[in-house]
Amino acid sequence: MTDPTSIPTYKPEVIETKWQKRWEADGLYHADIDPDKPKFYALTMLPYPSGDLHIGHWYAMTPSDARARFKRLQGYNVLFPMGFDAFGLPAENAAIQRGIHPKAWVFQNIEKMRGQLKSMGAMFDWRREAISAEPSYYKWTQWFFIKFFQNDLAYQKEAPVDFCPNCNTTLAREQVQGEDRHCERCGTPVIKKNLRQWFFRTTNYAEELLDFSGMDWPERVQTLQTNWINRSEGASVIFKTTTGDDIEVFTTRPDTLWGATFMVLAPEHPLVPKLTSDSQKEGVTTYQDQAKRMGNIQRESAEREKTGVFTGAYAINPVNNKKIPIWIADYVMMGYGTGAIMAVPAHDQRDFEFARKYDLPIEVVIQPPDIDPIDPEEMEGAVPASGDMVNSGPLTGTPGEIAFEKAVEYLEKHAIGEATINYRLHDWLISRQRYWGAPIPIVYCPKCGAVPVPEEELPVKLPDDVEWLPTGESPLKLHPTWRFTECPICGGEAQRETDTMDTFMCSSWYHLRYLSPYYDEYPFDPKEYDYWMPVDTYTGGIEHATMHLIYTRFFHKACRDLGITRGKEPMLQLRNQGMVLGEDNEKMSKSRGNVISPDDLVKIYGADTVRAYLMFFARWELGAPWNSSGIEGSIRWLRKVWYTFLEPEDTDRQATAQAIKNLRRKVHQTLQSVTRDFENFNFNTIVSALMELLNEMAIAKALGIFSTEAWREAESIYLRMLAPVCPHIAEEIWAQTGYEYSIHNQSWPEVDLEATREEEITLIVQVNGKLRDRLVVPADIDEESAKLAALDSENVQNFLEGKQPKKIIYIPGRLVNIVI
RNA sequence: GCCGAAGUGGCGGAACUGGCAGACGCGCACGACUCAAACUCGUGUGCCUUCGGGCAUGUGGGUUCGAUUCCCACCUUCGGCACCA
Repeated sequence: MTDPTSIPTYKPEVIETKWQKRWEADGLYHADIDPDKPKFYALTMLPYPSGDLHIGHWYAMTPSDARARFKRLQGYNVLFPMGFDAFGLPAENAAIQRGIHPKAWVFQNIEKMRGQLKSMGAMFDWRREAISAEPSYYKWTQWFFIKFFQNDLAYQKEAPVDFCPNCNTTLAREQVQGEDRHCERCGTPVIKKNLRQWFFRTTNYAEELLDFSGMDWPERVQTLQTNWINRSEGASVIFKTTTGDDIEVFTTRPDTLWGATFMVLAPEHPLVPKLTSDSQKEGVTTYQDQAKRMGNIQRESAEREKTGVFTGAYAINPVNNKKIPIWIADYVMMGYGTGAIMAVPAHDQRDFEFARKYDLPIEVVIQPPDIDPIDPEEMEGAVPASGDMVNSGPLTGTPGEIAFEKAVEYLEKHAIGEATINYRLHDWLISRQRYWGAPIPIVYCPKCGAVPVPEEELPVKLPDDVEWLPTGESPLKLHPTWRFTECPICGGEAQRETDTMDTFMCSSWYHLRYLSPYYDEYPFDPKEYDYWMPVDTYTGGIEHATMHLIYTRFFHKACRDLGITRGKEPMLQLRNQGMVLGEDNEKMSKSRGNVISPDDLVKIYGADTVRAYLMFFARWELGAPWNSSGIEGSIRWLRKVWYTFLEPEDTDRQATAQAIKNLRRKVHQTLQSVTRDFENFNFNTIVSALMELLNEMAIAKALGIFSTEAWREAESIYLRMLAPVCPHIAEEIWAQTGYEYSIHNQSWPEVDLEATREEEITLIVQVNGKLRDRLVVPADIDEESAKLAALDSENVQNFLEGKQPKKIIYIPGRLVNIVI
């Protein structure tokens, strides 16, 4: 077979275009409700229309497509939709750079990317495409906002919020990342601004979001979300100031309350101006200004020496009525708990450092059993361990194990505090001071307040004629006429809200819009919802673990409570792919010049080869660096597939019964493992199993097996296993070998268990656990014969050196281990 | 500091329930084909070896007849969180 020219060569560019056209013309991948079939909703994260389909998109989507196709062959009615997350900052920023309108830019990108996506040969049902920036889509994004508003899940408040000075907009807490607290999009460190903004009550669902029961989500994502929500059990306690104000604190150590010798408020705490005495005013204001200027970078570093200022005010420790000073310090954060703490220097390291520096009293109230009696004068650090309560009034002597609950009991009995659970999760800030987003559908009326736009007036359309360059002010505010309107209630003059919504709002429900993108009476057609939801498999990047994947769960649960959606979770199973790095093992980027373009690869190799290689070259969930010569292996494999199935055999030999049996065994064994691997997202071993089987088939073909029934069976099974991975070549060979169109409408082959059975096995013979011989024996060999055969082995005899075996271990079908 | 994941040939990786470590592919070497090269095909390819074998899955222990797999401790890399009260 040195010159396989008897048939036309494999030309992917020809057959791929041909079949893509045919499939589209036939509506092969249309997914419609079919009550007679089990449904399968396979969802993969929708791309941002940034202009070009990246190899990362292919890496994420190809295996998702292959698995959706596998499910389809298994007999499921599979929905595998695609769309574009088209609102938001990146589109707007790119448009600014190019001086072109965001809308024009985004829609021209969508046009291009749709074509690129089609070149993958994926089974997307394009009739269900949804684009979040279309009025028919964001109408319903606005509708959800109004539902949330009407049910107290959306509210406005003035608060210090994170603001990106480069993107010129506020950000949700989740969009601020890293030690330096930078913007998720542009990397600029954020600043705090006091602004009146819209929030969703995600914290209402904090507890429920911690519950992953019944969900097949990666441990990793569960951990990331759990850490992000950061639940801690403790107590809230009210401290009264000597002037009668209440200061609420949260503590995880109510058992140390008797040791609270001072209080610390965050510099931004709203009570600070009121509490500060005249003599301390100057120092306090200076400190506040300094804290503000310093920003979060240095402020949130634990290594920094603690600083603070006395306010001049005092509070009363409610458990022992001691008068304790109130300080402000930047180690207390306004964004966590209540922004105020009771300081217990003996048992908290931060409080200890602070107390030592400013010479504040230290009271020991916990004595851990395994530590010498603690002397406050001699301490070199706080003792945070739990232990028996001491110097704690009526609770003195309470053992460490029950100290927490006894202390809470005491607080509740005396009405000075109660058990509380605190979360780090914040309510979701959804206001954005940018142009390219869905307008928040609220009207401000001087008489009626914040009034939602009536449903029949939705969508509140985003005007095109806006000066959309970001200034920190909402661009819609600068439009000459857009914001002026009438109050929907009283008809008086009123103004529209000019902020737009966070794009994560759009992507929180896109899986619902796919169900019926043209439906105009509701966000989705309830019939479609009843059939398709929930999403069975969701695939996408891990980077959304604490953003999109929390928001969409919240969204679903909130909608469920409003009677819009049903069930505990929107997505039952989640899998995350890893990242394709450049050949230099670095993240791909234009500046590094290590970007791999899928378009170029398709031109050279064809889509099937790119698909196969992306599934083969790494463990999907881990990713790996790209390897340009590695992909050659995939094209070689497909060429070999081509010739092996299409070229007539070149031998006069007649296949023996044994050869036929061997072929069938390998085919059905491979089918077994490929089926299992598809189920488990082990895509790399699917391809390697297919390569291995092909190698065996090529050998079998030389033995004259080509015209047998066994070959015909092998061919049919092989092509159906290949079809999800390489849909074009599989369809082409399927047609050329005389099967009925389309391979993608066939059913997944059944394993013939009888055929998989081995007749002979290689018996491993060990002496003291070390391999000494391999014996080919009948598969059904009994224990006695296996042991005898092992002892009989010449090699074994050499190692026995005439000694008597102490013990002989026999593992049926596998090995004999002789212990001497 | 806390939480999580991963460490296997020159490289990507395989090993289903504790049972042949290195499947499959890349790369490399040699050979065939060719005027030549590419393609294609074939053979070989963990390390050491006195050719008997010995050593090898980050390191060190443990359990076991037997450990890449289970347990303990540690090291390295990556990711997340972090003065979280």
